[in-house]
Amino acid sequence: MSKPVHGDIIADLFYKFRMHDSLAPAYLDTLNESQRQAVEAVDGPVLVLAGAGTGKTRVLTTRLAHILMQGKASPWEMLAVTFTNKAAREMQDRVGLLLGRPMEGWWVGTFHALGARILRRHAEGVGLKPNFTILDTDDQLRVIKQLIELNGIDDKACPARVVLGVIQRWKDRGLMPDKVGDAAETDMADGKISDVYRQYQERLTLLNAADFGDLLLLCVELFRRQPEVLKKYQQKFRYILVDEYQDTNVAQYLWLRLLAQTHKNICCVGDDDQSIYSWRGAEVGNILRFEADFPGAKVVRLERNYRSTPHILAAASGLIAHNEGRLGKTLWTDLNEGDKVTISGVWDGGEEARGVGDEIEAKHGKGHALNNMAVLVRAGFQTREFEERLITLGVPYRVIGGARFYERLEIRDAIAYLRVIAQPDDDLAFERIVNVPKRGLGDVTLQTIHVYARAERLPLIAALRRLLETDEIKPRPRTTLRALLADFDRWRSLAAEITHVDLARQVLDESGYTEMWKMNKSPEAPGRLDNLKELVTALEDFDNLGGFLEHVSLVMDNEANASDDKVTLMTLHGAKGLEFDTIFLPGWEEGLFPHQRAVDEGGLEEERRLAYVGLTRARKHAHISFAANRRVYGNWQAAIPSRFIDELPGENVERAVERGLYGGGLAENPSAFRGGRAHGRVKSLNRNAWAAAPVASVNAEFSSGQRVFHQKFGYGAVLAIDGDKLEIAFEKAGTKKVMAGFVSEA
DNA sequence: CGAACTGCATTTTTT
DNA sequence: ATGCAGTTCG
Repeated sequence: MSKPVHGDIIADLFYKFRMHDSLAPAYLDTLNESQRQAVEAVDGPVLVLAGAGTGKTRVLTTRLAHILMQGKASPWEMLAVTFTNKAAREMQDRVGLLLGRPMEGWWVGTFHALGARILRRHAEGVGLKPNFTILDTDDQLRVIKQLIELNGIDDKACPARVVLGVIQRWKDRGLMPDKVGDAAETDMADGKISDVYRQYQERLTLLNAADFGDLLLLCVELFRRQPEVLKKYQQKFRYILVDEYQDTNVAQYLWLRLLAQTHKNICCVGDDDQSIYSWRGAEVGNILRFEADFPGAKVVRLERNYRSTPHILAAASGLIAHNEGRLGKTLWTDLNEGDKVTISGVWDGGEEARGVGDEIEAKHGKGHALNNMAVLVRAGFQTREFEERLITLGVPYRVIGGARFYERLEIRDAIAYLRVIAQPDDDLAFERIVNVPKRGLGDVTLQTIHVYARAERLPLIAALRRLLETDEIKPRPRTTLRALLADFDRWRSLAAEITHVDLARQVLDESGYTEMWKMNKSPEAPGRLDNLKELVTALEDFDNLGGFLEHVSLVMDNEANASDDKVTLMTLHGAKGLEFDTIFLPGWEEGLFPHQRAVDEGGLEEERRLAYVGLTRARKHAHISFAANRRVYGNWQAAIPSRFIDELPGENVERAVERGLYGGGLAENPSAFRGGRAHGRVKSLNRNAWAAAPVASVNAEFSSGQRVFHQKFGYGAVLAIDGDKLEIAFEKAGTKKVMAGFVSEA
């Protein structure tokens, strides 16, 4: 935690001089030394290691503006890639703010959106048509299930979800079906998964569809097959900027590396300590290897933190120092000392929620905005307990994450209608709504269509058109299907005449879909109708149906309006990139955080990074808590404090652990609370009180023969003292070794 | 076709 | 405990 002692007067004067001659633009003046380096190192590969809260976005946007102002490139020669639409939007907005006018014509967006944009222009190069459909998870699973059945694979031993997962990992790693063979982990289901992968890709081509992985994978494949196309983009993009580089997967890395080949002006910004998405294909290795991948790369470290007060920053730094294989950064701050990180141990989850709730209420009472407070949990289900408590207290809150608008059943159905209109080959959409609302079509009819379509390698609708010329389908369903196809034909031609908004309204109406929910007596039905109305309203924001469908596929936005004052509840993953004055970090128990499953899978360091992300979200106050007892899947289980608690530097934390916790457990497993003892900071706490009650140092309290009380074992007399372990003859429980911290004078 | 039953897993999530 | 998916029965 030391400040760099440069005192570089010459550099200082140099900049001042330049400022005077207005050679250095004013926007550079607001940056610190390393930020400025990152902005000014315009040419050649640059890796910016941006620690939490070090002004990353500012550097990114200033750099973009700088390149433009210097006349190094025009907007359309610049590519800026992010992971989320939110980040892309923020970049667009802030560059515009810097320039004083919106920046237009440049390529800014998510990996997937940009991949889709390139792919649509050159779809034929990989066997697709420009209007290809982008599949969602539901669609993907439907295809996989069909293939599993087709291949006679046991879906018990090898569920579709798992198969899809394997295929997706292959795609993340940039592997087309023909390259999978050498990947060793193909032994599941007799190695048939790679067959399924190949068939899956064939099926997608036939459907004129691509999944999310394809948007990058097929882009790379396109570049491989058509070098002249690649060359065009290589020459076009003089400057490339990548955000959150630590989250890139292999396919994204390949994509970037190809595009950067000509000008080699690629600037990647990221933080290896905040890499928390390996489970969805991200490779920390990409950022660790940057200097080897891009020879001559300049590395700039942003280490000055503008967000958190020193104790919080030190606690986070001390924790993350336990990880190996880091690029390494030393964050420092100029801010005033501030509060230590508090650690509270309580009896159970309910008490933890009460404690957090009380503290939120107290802070709110003292004028802290609820918007500046957040509860960050490891897993989604943990929010429930806090929600219940906040409801009881009448404290407004919002939960980030969970089901999104476009994932709701009725919205997907409605969109499926629109998809079939826009793209008649979209079998998955057609399948979804062919009998919704119920049209009296049975399995037999649908199977007939499927079998014929598969045999003729035709899309369902095309196959159906032919079948309707025959008597293959029984008269009743034949009439129904004829009418349905006629409807679609009519809607499709209507699309040329009326607005897409009116079209959607008419489709929902004439298809009987709206009617279906009006008749439905279930309690959700009215809500679903409202959602459908909302969907039609949402359509107004788009120029045409295609634009809307692209949005739905690629921009699964989940923006909560931050306008009203509410406490935020979300997962640690969801919190990345955000900051709050006060952060609550509950559930720091072994098994929950670090999560058992992550530990089993060798993901301990990533869990630690997650803890680091959590702590570094806090500007002023961070409150960690753990419970001795927690209900897991319905049954109560004893829990021990997270190892991460032991790893926090003692001088930056304030411990308040309830009396009587871990009475027996710790005697049997003394290592579990190592850190607490080492710093001798265990304090007693009144039940439900959140703040620490000052109590004299524990060790000096007891003497041999003294009568004491223990929460679990009752009254007894001290037999022997060994450091902070006591041997006590209990009146009821016999002789036990216990921790001094859990014993009080009787 | 729909209701009832059974088995099963249940971290994190964007696009 | 709980919910979801797949299966079975009326």
